[in-house]
Amino acid sequence: MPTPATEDYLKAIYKLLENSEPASTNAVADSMRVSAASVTNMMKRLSEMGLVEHQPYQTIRLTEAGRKIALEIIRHHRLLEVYMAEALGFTWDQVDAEAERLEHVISEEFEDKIDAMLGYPTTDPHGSPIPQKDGSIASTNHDRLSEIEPGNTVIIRRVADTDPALLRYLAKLGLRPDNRVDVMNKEPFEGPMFVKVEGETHHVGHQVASNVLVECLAVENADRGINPVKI
Amino acid sequence: MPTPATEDYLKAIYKLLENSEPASTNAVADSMRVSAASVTNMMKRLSEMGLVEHQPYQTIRLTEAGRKIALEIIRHHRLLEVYMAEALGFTWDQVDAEAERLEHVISEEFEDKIDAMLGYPTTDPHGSPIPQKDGSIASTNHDRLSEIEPGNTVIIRRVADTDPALLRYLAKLGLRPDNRVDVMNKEPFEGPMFVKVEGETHHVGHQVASNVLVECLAVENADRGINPVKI
DNA sequence: ATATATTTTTAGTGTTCATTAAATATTAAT
DNA sequence: ATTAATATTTAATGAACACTAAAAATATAT
Repeated sequence: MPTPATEDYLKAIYKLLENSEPASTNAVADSMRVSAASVTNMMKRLSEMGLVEHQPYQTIRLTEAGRKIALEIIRHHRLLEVYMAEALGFTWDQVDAEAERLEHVISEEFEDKIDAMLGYPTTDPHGSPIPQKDGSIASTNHDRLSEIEPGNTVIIRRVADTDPALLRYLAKLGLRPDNRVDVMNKEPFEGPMFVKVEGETHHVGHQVASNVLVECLAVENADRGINPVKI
Repeated sequence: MPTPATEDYLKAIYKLLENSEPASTNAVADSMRVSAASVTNMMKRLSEMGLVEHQPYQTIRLTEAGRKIALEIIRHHRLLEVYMAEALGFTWDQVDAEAERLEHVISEEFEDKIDAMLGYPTTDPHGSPIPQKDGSIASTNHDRLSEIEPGNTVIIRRVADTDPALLRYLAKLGLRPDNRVDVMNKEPFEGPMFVKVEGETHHVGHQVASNVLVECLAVENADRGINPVKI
């Protein structure tokens, strides 16, 4: 059975690759907040275990076995998030940190029970798809709110950050999955956006808006959707 | 923050001491299924951390700080057991193994939420008392069913084993907390007992009966209660 | 294309937690 | 009281994971 550290590395690699970023030693090190040397070390071990493929100085790839473990852990994580939010009354900014630890220790039975109890959910509280038991996962292909041109109306599908402070801020503005947003205005050079949500208007910075993933309702400007992101 | 290994050692020591058994190196090693040398090693470290007191060849004692950690973990464990049984539909033979892993990773918030959701329970599914947040724990002083003389009627208060097979067997016989048992007969030399539970009569071996802790209802024989056990 | 900057790997170390084998202390027995 | 049995500790070692510093490979820039 894989250790928590093993699972965390595989998960980090999976997330980079899924996001179409190369899983370089450095990228993994940054996302896991460990040194690059630690990553090289670990890749040697994971490679011997048949969980990754790694030629020095090249991007890391997951084997089928490695991908399976990564998805299993992400499934645990996201199911736990839904469970804690729905059944235990956690707020959406609290669930990530808690799931980060629980994901490594719950049994198959635990997973199955909360899955059934929740009615087999397909997304977590932030809109991220929950991998299925068979290893399949819904592919999401959303636009960043920051890239939407004024005049468009979008539905928020997902929030791509786990920082509790940011999540609380987004919740306060009403920027959560399934909510409708009218893009009123957008300053150039990564300037702030002017948006309308739940009847209220807000100015949000580029950094914030880029973490809000949306689906366009009415296309009124051919410019939008240039950089669809897959996360 | 203590590691899971640290917590497991403190818990094992606490359980031995609470059971009035000396926490010798060997006893701890046996209960944790590690070598005696590992225990000596760990005691040196825990001693430096101020969690235990240990003079070579003497019984290990917990410091206040050590006891606090042990009780916190036991509280996690037992609350989780109740939660999994009540809220997730786990059977009482499954909850121990699962709680064994979860107890080390849940946060204070998680603990508080399930505690409130359960209505602040005082015992786990096996009848073991749940330590309170202030570090207090109800002292239990029950008799073993195996020591009860024929003619007595008792109430089961607690089951002192975590073996799933044994627990399933006990459940099948109706030997669970709060049930009434009439002791009909008892063979000498640790022979089997003849008991009546839920209208049915059963023969149970000494080994099994010694793990069932009871409280006497009507005292009809002065011989009973010679060896009250504190677990 | 050579110098420079960046990325990655190697080498050497440290901590935690386990092991086995050997040495030593304690307890029990004749 | 010495021997034998038992319990405990010491010593040496190993695996998993982390680190820093130095070396080596790759990419970038002029």
